[in-house]
Amino acid sequence: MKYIEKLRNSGLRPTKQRLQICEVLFNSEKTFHFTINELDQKIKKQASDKISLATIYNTVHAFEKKGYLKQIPINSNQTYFDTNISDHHHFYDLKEEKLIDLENADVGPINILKKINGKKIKSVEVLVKLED
Amino acid sequence: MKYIEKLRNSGLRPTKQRLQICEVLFNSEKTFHFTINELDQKIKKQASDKISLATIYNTVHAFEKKGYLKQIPINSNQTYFDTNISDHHHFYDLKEEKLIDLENADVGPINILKKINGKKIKSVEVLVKLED
DNA sequence: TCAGTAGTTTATAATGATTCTAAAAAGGTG
DNA sequence: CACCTTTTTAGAATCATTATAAACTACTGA
Ligand SMILES: [Mn+2]
Ligand SMILES: [Mn+2]
Ligand SMILES: [Zn+2]
Ligand SMILES: [Zn+2]
Repeated sequence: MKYIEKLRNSGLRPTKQRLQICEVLFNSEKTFHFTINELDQKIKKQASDKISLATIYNTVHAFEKKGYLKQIPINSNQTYFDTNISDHHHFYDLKEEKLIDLENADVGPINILKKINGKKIKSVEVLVKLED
Repeated sequence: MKYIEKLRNSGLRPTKQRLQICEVLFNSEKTFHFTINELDQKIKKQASDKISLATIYNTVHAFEKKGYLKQIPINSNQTYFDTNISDHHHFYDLKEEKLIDLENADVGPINILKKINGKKIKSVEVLVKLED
């Protein structure tokens, strides 16, 4: 199974529950943005077994730590994750409360001129808020 | 008093509590970033009277709505606000969990090439995560 | 193979930021 | 001062997230 490696790399044993979470996260053609709650709903529909919220949280956090998922910096009462782990940015539609991918090419190159002593840049993320 | 106008513009009457919140927020030489909890602590030290959390939340949200404060998009369990309402960006030091201002000039001009039908750009915010 | 061990799942409780409530207090107006 | 509206506040409610601990499962090595 193709997900076993992802799980092992993340320090997780390939259990039935985790493999089903992987199916929902990584089996779709397109990448997508989600909250834990939305993922839970999706799993309820697609997976054969019930999976506890605790397992979903744990698995998502392990993948995020390993870099198989990205957390999107945004102000919301829920944390947003992204299965698109490429270097990219986001529109946030304030009315619809929806995220839209902005590929790196859609944003010019970003050159951070200021340097902080002893620190290096881990990521540069742009959030573009949209209104009507 | 110089804060009365800010309060009236935000649709709020200038009460004793709100004026004290203004003192803490807008009387300092430098702008700063804060969570509601940090603001509460600061008020406890600087203000003569005790101010309830509900009042602090209400006042901060009214100022944010009016544009006298900015909310910073970041993943944290608490919401971060900024008294610097100029168009600017942020470093986020992952280890220290501290925000640092990045002036617009410190980031090259950002040109968003993708357009979304019927939507216009309200803001463009860059978050640069720092590690050691 | 299989018992032993370490890792996992789960229901449930705990936590903590934020929002809500409703009653008391203060502001504004004439 | 009366009257009415807005505000403050303590405390409760909400809700996303994390912690707990007991039952369950995967792996290992004899
Ligand atoms: Mn996390
Ligand atoms: Mn808010
Ligand atoms: Zn994305
Ligand atoms: Zn700032």
